[in-house]
Amino acid sequence: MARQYITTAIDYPNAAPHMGHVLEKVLADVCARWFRLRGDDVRFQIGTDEHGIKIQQTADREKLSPRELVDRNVPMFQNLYQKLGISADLFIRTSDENLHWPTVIELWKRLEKAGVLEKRTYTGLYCSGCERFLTKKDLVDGMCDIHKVKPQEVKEENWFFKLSEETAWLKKLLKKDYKIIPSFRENETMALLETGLDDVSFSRPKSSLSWGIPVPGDENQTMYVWCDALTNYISGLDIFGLAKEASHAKLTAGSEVWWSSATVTHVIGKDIARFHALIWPAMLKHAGVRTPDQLLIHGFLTSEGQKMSKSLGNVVKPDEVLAHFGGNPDPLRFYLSHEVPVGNDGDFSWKRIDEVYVSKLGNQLGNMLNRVLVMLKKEDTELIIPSDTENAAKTKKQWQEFAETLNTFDIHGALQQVMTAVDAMNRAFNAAEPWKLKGAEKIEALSRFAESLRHVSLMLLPFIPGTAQKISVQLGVPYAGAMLEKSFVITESMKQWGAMKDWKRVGEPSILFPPLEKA
RNA sequence: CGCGGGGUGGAGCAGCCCGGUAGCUCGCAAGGCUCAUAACCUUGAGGCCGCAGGUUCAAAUCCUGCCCCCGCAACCA
Repeated sequence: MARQYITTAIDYPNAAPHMGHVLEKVLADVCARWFRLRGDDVRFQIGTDEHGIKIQQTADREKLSPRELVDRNVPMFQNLYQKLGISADLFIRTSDENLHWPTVIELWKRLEKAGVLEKRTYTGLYCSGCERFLTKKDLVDGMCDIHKVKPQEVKEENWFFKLSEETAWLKKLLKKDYKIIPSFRENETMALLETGLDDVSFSRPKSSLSWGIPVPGDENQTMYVWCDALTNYISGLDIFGLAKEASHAKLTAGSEVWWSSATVTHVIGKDIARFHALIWPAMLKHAGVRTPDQLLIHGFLTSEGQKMSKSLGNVVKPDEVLAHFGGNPDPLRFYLSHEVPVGNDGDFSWKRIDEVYVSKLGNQLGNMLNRVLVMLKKEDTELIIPSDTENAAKTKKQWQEFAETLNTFDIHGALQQVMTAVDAMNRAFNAAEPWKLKGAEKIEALSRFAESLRHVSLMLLPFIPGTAQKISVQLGVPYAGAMLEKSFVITESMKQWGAMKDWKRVGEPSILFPPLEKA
């Protein structure tokens, strides 16, 4: 059995979660669910990146300690993802000193021992208003554009990771053993490698960054984001076996196999692609740990066609979207899966999500189910699904295409395939005119549509699990009750036309997607 | 000459690599059906495929030049 370890980026909890966070989690969740459904053994991890100057500053502003701030904010992420049905096995927090820290410290020690860390004096332009170093692009006429002051030249000690020496090795790795999806991102990364890499700063003096993991053996330095945050992918598995007693409840025994002998997929946004493509594997190499297998890179979400920004006031809060649909996460999950091709940027629009809800979910899918079930219910009799070579072949082909599409992470394409099938069903229903038929002929005709819907329901399971299960429950399919369990696998017989011999009767029809209240 | 993405009926997109009746979803109009969530089905209106040249029997598709838009990335290392 294939073993899959799938992770998302860990979120920075200095403010409430937004739609960008949701896009990524839904994408990863669809993948994780599909892996499970096709029979793979799956471990899925999400979490939060809680250290850094930004958290420190935000906490100061709100008169809290950094610890208090993250303890207040992190549950917003956890609750949201629970409401969205994100099926993660572990939510890791980088402030977790029992589970996360020991692995990070061990990794640092290994890097130092390998001779790839070096302490240097860094000279930069520091703006006391921003409380950070500025880069050239932050400057306007040599001044901080925000505070209109000339930044001071400040020298500080930093540990550096010698990434510049890894260019050749990384080129080889990316060509062969580390796949980047979509491929145009790979081209971008290769182009970046052509220009050569700089060494990266791995630590800050404690005086400027105190909220973080101390550098082992150099207590006046605090680790900077890379060694701390990226490491979550392996600390959540405790691959070195160092986790402190208190964290053992979060781990399953022998978790390290999820790294050592699994297909490792990191789902991330395009902003952090280069760090995952370059720094992360280079770190692992020098720590003597195998490198991950693939990077799945998604784009960003705009809001109503414009960049999401606080100043434009168009930031969409995921909780508002959930509330808009009465707490049902599936319209949002469907929207993100159906409207945003993986890898591309997408747009969130209230008008559009309402359209998709009404037209696709309500009128096409929900109504199709209802028209079949209501008629069958009136007949109040057992289903007759005749063996039918034409439908059997068609269904087989559909499953093949669906699996192929999803296996290449084209979740948008796969969902569209399912919806195209639903579309065809509506047409076929009109053509068959079952309301004009009588007796066994009528039951047979309707049973065919019920059987088609059973397949549709299975295919929808990765995308809109709750709805998919409800469809199967209404259809009265025997396995419906188990569909949301992580151990549920779509078996060969489930994929076969008419193979559910113990499925006799349909259940009670009810409206899946009620019309929206007029605002 | 920074880099990247893009400009196709009212909206959102596919087609472009491998030239040959311009397609999909939503919206709109008319008709049909009546099993169903006023849903569903059929048909139709609507486009000089950003602009200007070039290659070709033939260009949304290939070549050249130009114009315009959007990002440089999630609240801010």
